[in-house]
Amino acid sequence: MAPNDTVEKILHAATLLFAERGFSETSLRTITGMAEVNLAAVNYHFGSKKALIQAVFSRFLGPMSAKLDTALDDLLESHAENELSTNVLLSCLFSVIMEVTEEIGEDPQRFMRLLGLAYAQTQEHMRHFIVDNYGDTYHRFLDLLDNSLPGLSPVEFYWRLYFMMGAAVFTLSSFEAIRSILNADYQQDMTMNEVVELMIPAIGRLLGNPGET
Amino acid sequence: MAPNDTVEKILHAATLLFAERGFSETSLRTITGMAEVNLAAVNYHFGSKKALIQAVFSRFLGPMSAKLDTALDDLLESHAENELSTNVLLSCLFSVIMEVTEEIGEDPQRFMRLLGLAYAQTQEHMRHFIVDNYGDTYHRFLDLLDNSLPGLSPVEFYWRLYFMMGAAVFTLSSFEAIRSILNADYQQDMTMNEVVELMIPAIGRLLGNPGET
DNA sequence: TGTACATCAGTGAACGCGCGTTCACTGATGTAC
DNA sequence: TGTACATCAGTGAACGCGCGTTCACTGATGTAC
Repeated sequence: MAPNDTVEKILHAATLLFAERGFSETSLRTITGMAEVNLAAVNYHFGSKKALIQAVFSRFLGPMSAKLDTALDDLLESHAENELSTNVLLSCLFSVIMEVTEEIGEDPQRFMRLLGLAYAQTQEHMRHFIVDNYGDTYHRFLDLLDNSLPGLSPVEFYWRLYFMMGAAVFTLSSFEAIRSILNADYQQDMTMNEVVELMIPAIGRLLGNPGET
Repeated sequence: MAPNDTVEKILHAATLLFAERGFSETSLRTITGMAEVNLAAVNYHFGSKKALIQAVFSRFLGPMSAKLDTALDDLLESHAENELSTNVLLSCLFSVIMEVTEEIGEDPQRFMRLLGLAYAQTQEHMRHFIVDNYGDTYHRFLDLLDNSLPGLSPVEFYWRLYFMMGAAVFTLSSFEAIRSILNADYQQDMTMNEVVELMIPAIGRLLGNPGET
């Protein structure tokens, strides 16, 4: 197939296994075994296990920051900057995540789990990696979100932002496990999209949006 | 000193190192090195690394569930059950966490980090461990919290509960890292207690409490 | 009171295993003259 | 058109290392008769 079929096979298996077990808990032998690829291929193509982990993230975050940028452009064409509501911005972000994961051919849950694992392990590393590589889009989004919440002091906004990230990343990164408990206890099933729709108004209220109850 | 000085030294070092680096990333050699104790002592006293991890959690969760139980008794003596507000219940929970960590002589941040790491890695394992060992207190608290939020459907309550746990566990488990970014960007400092006081009304709103903005 | 035995906390050294990484090598494809 | 060389993806086997766990052993304290 494509000249770098091997690279893609490794990235796919690594995404799947890292999301399922964690980074330290997944060995290169398990990854290359699942990808049906030689063990040495990881170090040949990526250089090290650490570099493979970064490549797994870049595969998602590159397209996402590009797509979020043009989505924000579109929104700003049809709305004045201070007309953009909190919930519209959050919806926009989640749509981008859903679209890009589908384009790449990975489950959005797996991406959220990777995010959750990375954040839990090393808050600072992760933030540096994102700010260094995708800082422009990241800050642009945060500024728009801040503007959608008038009358909030910078420090209040700062903390509520982390409350929000916690609620979203934590819930969606464990989505599969939480969903199966829901199934067992309430005999009810929900998709990630349905949960995101429950979540957006809830974290809107969390951020300070009066909103609906 | 006490006959089981060694056990306590191991538990303390393990708490500290697991919280700092993660479970897989911390070796028994590092733990016994810091505790100034023989390598074989971990397997002698606890049986395995896995059992040590469980013991580290039980050291916190045992006293916490006992103390939360009596604290809820006290609240129910002075208030009718349906007079207990969401925010009072949340304050009660956080007070218990702060008190018990102080009694044990561990930093509350370290306990929150352990919780965060455990939840991120294995949502289901962790929930089973808690429900199996401390299920009565756990469900009692959730029922009271549910009652403090009238008019919420079970499924809505269910999901908002996870949003809440995410906001709280994620933020407090990375408290040190988030605080240092605050320091750098806004030249302002905050204690965990101050952040908890910001957080309680915010997650009260998240849960559906109309509350103040 | 004295002796034999049991219990228990702790130790030092070794065990086998799986890990990430390295290295010499292969074979196919492309490029220069 | 033919030949020599370079590049590149990939491979098989081995490297040394750190890991959790085990085991035979020690030495102090407690118990039975």
